Amino acid sequence: MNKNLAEGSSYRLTIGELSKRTGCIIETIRYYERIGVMPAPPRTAGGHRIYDRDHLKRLNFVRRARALGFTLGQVRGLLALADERETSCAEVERLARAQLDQVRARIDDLGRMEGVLDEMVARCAGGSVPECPILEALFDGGDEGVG
Amino acid sequence: MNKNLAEGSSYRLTIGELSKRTGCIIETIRYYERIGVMPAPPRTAGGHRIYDRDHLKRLNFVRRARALGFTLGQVRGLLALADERETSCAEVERLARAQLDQVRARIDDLGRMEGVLDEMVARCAGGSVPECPILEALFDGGDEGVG
DNA sequence: ATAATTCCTGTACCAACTACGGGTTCAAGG
DNA sequence: CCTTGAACCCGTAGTTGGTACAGGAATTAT
Repeated sequence: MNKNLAEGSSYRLTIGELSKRTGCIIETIRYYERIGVMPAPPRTAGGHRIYDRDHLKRLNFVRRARALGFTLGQVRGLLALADERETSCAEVERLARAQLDQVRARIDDLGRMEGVLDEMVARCAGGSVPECPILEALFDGGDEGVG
Repeated sequence: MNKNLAEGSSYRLTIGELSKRTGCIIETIRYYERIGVMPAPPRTAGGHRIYDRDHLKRLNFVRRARALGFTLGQVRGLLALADERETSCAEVERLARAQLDQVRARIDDLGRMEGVLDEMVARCAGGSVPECPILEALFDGGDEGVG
C-alpha cells in the first residue's frame, strides 16, 4: 500500500458529496466503479455507497489524469503502479512521456488542420466568390497537408 | 444541382473499388449510406452496390472534411449547402471559421496539457526519486493550468 | 408521520466507426 | 455450363467515455 492511498479514518461521504468535491457527476462515479477504475465502496444497510478520503483522492487522481488526456486504460495502469510501488517510477515516467508524445503529435496534427482551414477561409474572404473556394477545396483535392 | 456533383456517365465502381480509391473502408461507406451522408446507390440485379464519379467525389469530400475535424453533422450541413447553391458561400465560410476556432481552442487545450506533462516528466528525470513526482502531482493537486 | 431529497439498479443513448457471422452473388477458369 | 473463390450482402454487437432516464427504495428534514 502506498502512503498516497493510505487509510482514511472516520470520514464518510455520500456519492453526492463525493460528486460535489470532485466535480465528477454521480453517473460517472458509478461508471468508474462498474469498469473497475474505482473500487466498490462499503454500503449502508440500505445499500447507499459510503466513501472515504482514499476514494476522494483516487477519484481526483483519475480526473486529473483524464484531464491530461490519459485514456481510462492508461489511468488503470497508473493506478496499478501507484498501488504496487517498488521500482514503479521509471514505468510511470515512461507512460507520462508516451502521453506527452501523443499530445504533441495531436497538436501537430491540429496545427496542420488549422493551416488548411485558415487558407481556405482566407481564400474565401478575399475573392469575388465566383465559386465557393472552400467547397472547391473539399471537392477537388485537399489531401495534401492534412494527413 | 451543383456542378461539383454533376453527372458521372458510364463509370461503374463496386464498393470495394470505391473503398480503394478513397481509403475509406467498406463498412464505413455502408455506414455513411445508412446515416444518410452518402446516397443509396443503384444496385445490380443481385443487390451489389454500383457507384459512379459523383459518389467518388462526394465520399472524398466527406473524408476531407472529416480529416479537417468537421463532425458528420457539419459535413451534412456542408453537403446541403453544396447541393443548394445560391448565397451559400457566406454560410460555408461561417462554418469553416467556426471549425477553425474549435481547432485553435483544442490546440490551446492540448498546449496546456503538454505544459503540465512536460513539467511532470522534467521533475521526474532530474530528481533522486524519493517518491514518484508524477504520481504525487496526480494525487495532490494539479487542477491548475489544465482546465 | 410524512414530505422532500437523495440514492439505487438497469437500460438505452451519443459519436463515428469497426468487426463479425452466416449467407449471397459475381467473375474467371476449366 | 459448372465450379470455385473472392467479393459482397445484411444485421447485429462492440468500441470509448461517458450521459440520461425510469421506476423504485432509502434517507433526511420538518
